[in-house]
Amino acid sequence: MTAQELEAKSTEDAILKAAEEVFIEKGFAGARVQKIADRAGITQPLLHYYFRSKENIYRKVLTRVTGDFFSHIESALSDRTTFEEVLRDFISSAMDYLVKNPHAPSFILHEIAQGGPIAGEVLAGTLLGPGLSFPQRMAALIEREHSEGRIRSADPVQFILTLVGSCLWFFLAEPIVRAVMGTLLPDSSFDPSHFVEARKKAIFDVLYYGMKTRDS
Amino acid sequence: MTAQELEAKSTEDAILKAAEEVFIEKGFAGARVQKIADRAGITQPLLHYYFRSKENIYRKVLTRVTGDFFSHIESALSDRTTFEEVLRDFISSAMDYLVKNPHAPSFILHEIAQGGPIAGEVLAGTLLGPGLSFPQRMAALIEREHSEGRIRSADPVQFILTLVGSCLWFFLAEPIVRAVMGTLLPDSSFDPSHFVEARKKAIFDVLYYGMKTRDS
DNA sequence: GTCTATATCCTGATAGAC
DNA sequence: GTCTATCAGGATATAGAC
Repeated sequence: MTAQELEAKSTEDAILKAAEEVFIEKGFAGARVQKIADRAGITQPLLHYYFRSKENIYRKVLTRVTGDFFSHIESALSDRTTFEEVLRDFISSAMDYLVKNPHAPSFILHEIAQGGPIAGEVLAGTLLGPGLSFPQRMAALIEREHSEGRIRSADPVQFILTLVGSCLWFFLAEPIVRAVMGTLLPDSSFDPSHFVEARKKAIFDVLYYGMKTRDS
Repeated sequence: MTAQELEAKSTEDAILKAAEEVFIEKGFAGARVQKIADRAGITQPLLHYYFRSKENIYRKVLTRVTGDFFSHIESALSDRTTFEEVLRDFISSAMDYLVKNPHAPSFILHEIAQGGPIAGEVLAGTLLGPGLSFPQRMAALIEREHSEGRIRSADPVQFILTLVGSCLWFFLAEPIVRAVMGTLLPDSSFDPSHFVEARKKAIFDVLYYGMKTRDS
């Protein structure tokens, strides 16, 4: 790589990084190209020199964030033996990822809900990779563990919805949760990291015992 | 009411109804005042005559949608005797409401996530009503049913998050679910109302048996 | 209360020099 | 590759007639 190419690369990265922040904060329509340029420490025309349009930057950012999100969710489904282990692992690593990327779900969902052409295209492209094997792996797990009598039978799609919804919901509703908690226990300060650990355990307990067969 | 006041009222309502649709579709930043006027069957200046600014209309709409949402969620928590009945009732009536207002959660969450001043103020105002008693009523229910040995003990806030997240998640992620289901079973057409009934049952089964004490 | 016409501002994008 | 200066279009909001 020449020195110029290195410069280009770092400027390009700075733009993408700034764009990700601004798009996540404001969404596509609310984002201002000027603000992205400011945060990247460059001027507007330079931004247009690298990416021809706002839409192009957006496409790149959404693709990266969405792909990252799905591949992490996908890889959070481990290949351990028992349902119990897989469930505990999934909840723990999915939540850990979300702590580091708390605004990713809100961003992705909002843009997809608008149903714009860019979001649709990005979603379709992204899902072809990890999105598909997830339900199948979950189905296989439930099937196997059920046949061995450890858990009851269940529709894998329904179970995935409950599982993923339970994990993501806090990060989508955090402002509401904060507001409610704030009025509920006004003195104590809300400790996010402690709360997330309690959240992991609560989700596991309900879902695991909700699926476990009644033995003993 | 005079004839003029009636006219005013109906025009005002038409604007608010159109505004709600457009804001839900596009969010605040993406919404166009012209589009609201078009859909209400009037001209732009008339819209400014009734509400001085776009922001004012938005505030009215967000307040109504958010208030409606919280009061429905609140009233979905019945005052029946057993945990089992309350849970079944809540899931069923919350989901029925969501079927009729599928875009409300996405709209509210997005605008609140942005953290704009309007959304914050509306949220604060709305929560003072129903938002507060919900956790307390749930806490009382869990406490009572636990003391009678029917369910295990649990943090009410955590349980509410799991419950509400499970109910709402499908409506937030519907485009993704559709996309995945579409590639998973390409021939069968996805039937929403049948799916929602299955969803109700799946949520109840996992959460109820996840909370129930092991007797038998 | 409702319209037509217009002001004002802002934003994404380009031209052209260095 | 990066800047200054500027354009063209679109969006909210107002003026003023009816």
